[in-house]
Amino acid sequence: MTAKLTANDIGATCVCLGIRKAARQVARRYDDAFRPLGITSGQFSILAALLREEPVALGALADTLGMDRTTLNRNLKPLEQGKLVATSATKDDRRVRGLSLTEKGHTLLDRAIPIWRRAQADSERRLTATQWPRFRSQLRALG
Amino acid sequence: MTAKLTANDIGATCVCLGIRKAARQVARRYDDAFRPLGITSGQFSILAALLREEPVALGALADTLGMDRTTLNRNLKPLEQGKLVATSATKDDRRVRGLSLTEKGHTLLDRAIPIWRRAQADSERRLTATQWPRFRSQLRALG
DNA sequence: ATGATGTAGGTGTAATTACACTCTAATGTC
DNA sequence: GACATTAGAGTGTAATTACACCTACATCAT
Repeated sequence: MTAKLTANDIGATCVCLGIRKAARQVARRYDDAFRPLGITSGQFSILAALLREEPVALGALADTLGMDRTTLNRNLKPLEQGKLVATSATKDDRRVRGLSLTEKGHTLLDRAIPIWRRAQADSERRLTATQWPRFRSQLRALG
Repeated sequence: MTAKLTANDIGATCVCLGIRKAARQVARRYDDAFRPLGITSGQFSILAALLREEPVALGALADTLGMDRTTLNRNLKPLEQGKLVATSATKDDRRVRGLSLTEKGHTLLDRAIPIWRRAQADSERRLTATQWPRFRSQLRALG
């Protein structure tokens, strides 16, 4: 008899379900926006992170993206095959794999950023300007 | 020169990256909690949704979970193999696939719910009681 | 120096995600 | 009733996610 109430509570209140559900829906919208360029929202995030600092070690980039190291490794494969990202060996530590954007990667990113701005504006509109910064700090608190 | 600033902006403000990053981190914690039972956080969400209403059509369940219909179809495979979920044909419309928990599914869920409560309390603690309901409505606004 | 410990990264396996396409059954039109 | 359209579901392919396990390199202690 409490079972039915519990079931409703879980669906409505579960932090994990709530955030994953929202994440799927948001990602689908960004994926739609980037589709003409042949990249996904996740691939865009990787490329944009590389724009920030190049070259960057795989592990450091994984931390930045809050992603498992091995997940990032797999996600890099299509980007390397598409010649958007390249690996460079580092002198001081031969274990680390330095990741950088290629010329082609930079060019694609230049085309992707205006598209990102539109998708971003659309998502922010759903949150109201004043809510998003607060929401963002809450996302970080969950990390 | 604006490029570097843009790069930082994207990493810090992108709604898609922010929510997916947080979703990965939250899911990892729930996955850890459920591991002793041999299920993932995503599988728990499916089982809990079935507790709410049985039997349920695949498409309707996918909507509830904000998941693509075909994704749910794939995610059901391990649950059916583990005999936690069963399919029943419906009389009135032979296209729909009715999904229900098995006896084994109910038993597992009974053991999973106390674990969920602990993981849930942990996540809510990170958001503060007053923030989570608001955060939840923001997640829904993104859908 | 050499042996222990730790760190960066890769691979095997398995689940999660979803688009494009297909099949089948229901429904609506004539 | 025959045919077109619509709706529910499954499959091919490919990317995303991550744990367990492995290798190679670096660093530290003795």
